[in-house]
Amino acid sequence: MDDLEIRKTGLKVTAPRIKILDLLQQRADQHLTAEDVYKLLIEEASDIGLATVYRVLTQFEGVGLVKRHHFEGGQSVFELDRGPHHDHIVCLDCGHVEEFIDEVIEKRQRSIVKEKGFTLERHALVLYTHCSRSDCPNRGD
Amino acid sequence: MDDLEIRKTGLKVTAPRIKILDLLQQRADQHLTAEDVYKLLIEEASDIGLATVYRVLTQFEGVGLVKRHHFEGGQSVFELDRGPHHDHIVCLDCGHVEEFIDEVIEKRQRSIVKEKGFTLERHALVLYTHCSRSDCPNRGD
DNA sequence: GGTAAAAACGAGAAGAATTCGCATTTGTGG
DNA sequence: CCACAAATGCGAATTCTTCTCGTTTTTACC
Ligand SMILES: [Mn+2]
Ligand SMILES: [Mn+2]
Ligand SMILES: [Zn+2]
Ligand SMILES: [Zn+2]
Repeated sequence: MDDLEIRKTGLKVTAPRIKILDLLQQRADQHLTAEDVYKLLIEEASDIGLATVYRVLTQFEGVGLVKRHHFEGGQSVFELDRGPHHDHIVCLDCGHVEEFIDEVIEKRQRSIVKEKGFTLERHALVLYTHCSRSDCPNRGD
Repeated sequence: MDDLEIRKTGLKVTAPRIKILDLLQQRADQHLTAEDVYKLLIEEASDIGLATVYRVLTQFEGVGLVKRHHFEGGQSVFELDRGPHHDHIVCLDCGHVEEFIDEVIEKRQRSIVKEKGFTLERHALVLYTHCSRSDCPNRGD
């Protein structure tokens, strides 16, 4: 189970934490809002509170288990932190999220900051696009 | 004055709109929240409502007079749209915002999206740093 | 295994940022 | 100037997230 992953972080192993981490692992390719997580857990008959979902996701972020992103518009989205950094492409029409890594961009960012004598802590890069996937409602605009 | 700029957009020339555009022009180098704008106008004895500030900034964004950015944390920030695109460096310690343009990154973004057959509408790139300016409270961390 | 202290939970209230609804005022084209 | 659509200011409403607090769980230790 996920007990170990959670225990390793120093957090207590509780039912909500196990369920949330489980869900994120099963959907490691997705980017979910706290409400998404909450509703999915409710659907599978888990008795959990929305506040707990927010709390746990924030804690998981703190210990490096999940990453939080602020895309344009409302809610924050969360995803399991599967190690190597990546940035995002978001479709403005269907919301589909795709990931990419570009070493040229990464390197360039570092040198821009270095030139100024600053130190880069992190960055957020999101490309807002119109995608071309067959189920996207952008056909015929 | 700003009457022309506003009139050209098709928006009515009203006192709140003139004052807001004026203020943004006087602080063309800054990145202000709606509340910043509101408070600055109140300070100079303008009778204006916060809702109007939000409304007008959103309208200005719609007609291309201002740009809105979603940096990490609370409020959106606004700045006068002075033409050429740029991205941002934000200091996590003092909030200082610096701007930059990097054609290598811009080009790379376009090709990443093109490779997937998507079309790039816009992007958001923010480098979160610790700056080295003398008035930044990051000395001694 | 039992137990006490610390930690976490769920529910609802509270907070922060933004938008909405509406009565009143203002700008504009004729 | 006038009529009327559009814009304003106010407070209420929304939306997203965090906090508070009484109750329940977890865990370290016996
Ligand atoms: Mn991702
Ligand atoms: Mn800027
Ligand atoms: Zn799409
Ligand atoms: Zn700084």
